[in-house]
Amino acid sequence: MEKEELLEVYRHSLAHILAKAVIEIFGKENVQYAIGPQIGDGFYYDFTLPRTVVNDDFKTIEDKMREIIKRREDWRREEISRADALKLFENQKFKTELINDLPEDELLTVYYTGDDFVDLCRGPHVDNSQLLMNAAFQIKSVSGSYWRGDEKRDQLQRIYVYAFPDKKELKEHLAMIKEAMERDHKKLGPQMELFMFDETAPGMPYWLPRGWKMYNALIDYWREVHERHGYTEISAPVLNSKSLWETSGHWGHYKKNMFLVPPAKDNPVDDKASSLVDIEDEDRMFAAKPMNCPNAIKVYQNKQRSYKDLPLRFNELDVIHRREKSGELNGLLRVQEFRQDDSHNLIMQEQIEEEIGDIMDIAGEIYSTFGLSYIAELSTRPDDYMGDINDWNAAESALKRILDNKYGEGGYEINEGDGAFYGPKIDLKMKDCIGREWQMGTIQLDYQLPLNFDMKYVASDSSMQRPVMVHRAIFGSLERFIGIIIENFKGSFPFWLSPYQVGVVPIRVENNDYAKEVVEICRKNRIRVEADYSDKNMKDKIKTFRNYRDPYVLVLGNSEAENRTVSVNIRGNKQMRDVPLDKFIEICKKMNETHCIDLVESQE
RNA sequence: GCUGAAAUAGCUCAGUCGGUAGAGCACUUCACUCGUAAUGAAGGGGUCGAGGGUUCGAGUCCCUUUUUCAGCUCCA
Repeated sequence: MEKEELLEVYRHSLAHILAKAVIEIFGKENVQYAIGPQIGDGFYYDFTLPRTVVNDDFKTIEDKMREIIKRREDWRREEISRADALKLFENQKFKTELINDLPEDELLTVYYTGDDFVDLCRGPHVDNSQLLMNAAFQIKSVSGSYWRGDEKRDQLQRIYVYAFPDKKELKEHLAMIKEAMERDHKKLGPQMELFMFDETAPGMPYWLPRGWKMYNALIDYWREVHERHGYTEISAPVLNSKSLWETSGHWGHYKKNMFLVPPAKDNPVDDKASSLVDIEDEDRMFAAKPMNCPNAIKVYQNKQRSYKDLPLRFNELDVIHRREKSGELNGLLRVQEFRQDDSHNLIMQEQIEEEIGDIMDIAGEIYSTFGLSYIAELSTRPDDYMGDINDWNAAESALKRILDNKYGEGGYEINEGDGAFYGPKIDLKMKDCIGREWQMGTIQLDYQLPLNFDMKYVASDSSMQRPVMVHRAIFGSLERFIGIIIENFKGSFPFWLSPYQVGVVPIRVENNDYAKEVVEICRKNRIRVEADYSDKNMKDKIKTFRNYRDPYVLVLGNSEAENRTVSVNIRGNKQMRDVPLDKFIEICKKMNETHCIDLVESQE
């Protein structure tokens, strides 16, 4: 058996064992069991139970599972009729629903584990529980879930279990989880003084001095790349009145995700806060922008545009706000106030291929700077599309041509019918260094907004034509992207991105003069430098900068001052002794120019 | 929003049966003047997330609420 198949059989079979164990513990009449599929690192099973499962139950359940496995029961597969299946599961409402939803001609199979437990399942499974004796499993967690993923339906208890063919693999997996936890940006970020949150602004990050240095380094780089590709940058209001959002369609489709600002009453009766605003006066309501597109359109319409002006590319980094349901916030990965590296490019239909190709080039360049690999995902026309089908077809085939050229056929994924109603899109998914996937970049064609806003340009035959709008982001949300790279680099950022790049430690206060000189020269060369001139033990000073993960810590004493050199502690325990100051500056400048990932570790 | 968990000093955490809050690190001061990740001593720092309740007495028990975390749903 192939390894993948084996894993699948183990996990599927263990899911049955879990269900059997839960039933034996809580009593058959008290348990409704739903489905138990396998997932990336094991499987889960959804139940309704008479009470909530708590962590103390984990061992009881695991022990029961082991006990069941030790019974060495035979597994028996049976094909049965729909009627028999319905009878067999007559008290199991989820199973009944599943059976009823299967197509008429579907062959139903059930699996018996011993004589007293049966589950509706396609299989395959082990022949006897004995084969599971070596399997390594551990309950991961229990959490709420919804029947069929629908928040309006029954809420179930989902028991997650890690499961692997043997103990070694389970152990490796648990080590990987631990590694991921150590990388957690929610811990590292505040620790390194990059950002913080406050109760009064849920999901709205405060960028601390160190974090803001990094944020700006990221933006500087991003601007430099876009400058080369003919992008301009604008900034626009954060608040717009309702009428703009009506035109854009957000008022209709997105209102529940927007932060609304009600108008002040013209003549407040007293100064009580409740009487100052008029929440009934919806027409005079303002809303914080959840997206930049409508304002980019306003800028486009600021003057008459000719076909000679296109493509026009408006980058915009303003903060946007999106209200999220409370439980959905998650560190920097899911926030309510953030910035997108958003551009709205206005182009002619026949420019699609070239424009998208250029955007893909930008994405490739930027992602490779972070050492992130990525895969493109094309989403095509949905059933409820809007606009001209000929435009759609032309756009989709243009996108396919670009992707075929760039990645080869099959070198990207296609989600048929998953595009937005206003146009097809390409999403860019990245993989970080411990194999987790993140959707970041997105390139979306939009035929709808240009129509809603009646956008025009003067064509070569002097007719009025409608441009196509491309929404695109490379990082996606800067906040989320920074969260991801904190974890990807475990806080040890490439030189060019580090909040401070060089920490300066004079050994004794009498070395402060030379230290200050070194700091001055660094600053002149646009190297972000910090120094500790205090009368502390040099070890303390080194430790502080190391904890901040400064790439280089310079130790400066009498000998360095005399020879105009620096002694460099490289992040990660290596050293470079007696580097001439000029040479060191040159190394740093080069790393800032090339945006290389690894630190230079020798003078060569 | 739903299910479950958590919130105590700047950080990590202890606090038993309800009896006036504790450690380590960090910080401040003093001593040491140091050549590469923890020198010594002393000191300051807390409405125990917020609001209500029970009680002679609440960090501890009950209710409400806010925020955060693990998931679900949703999403960049």
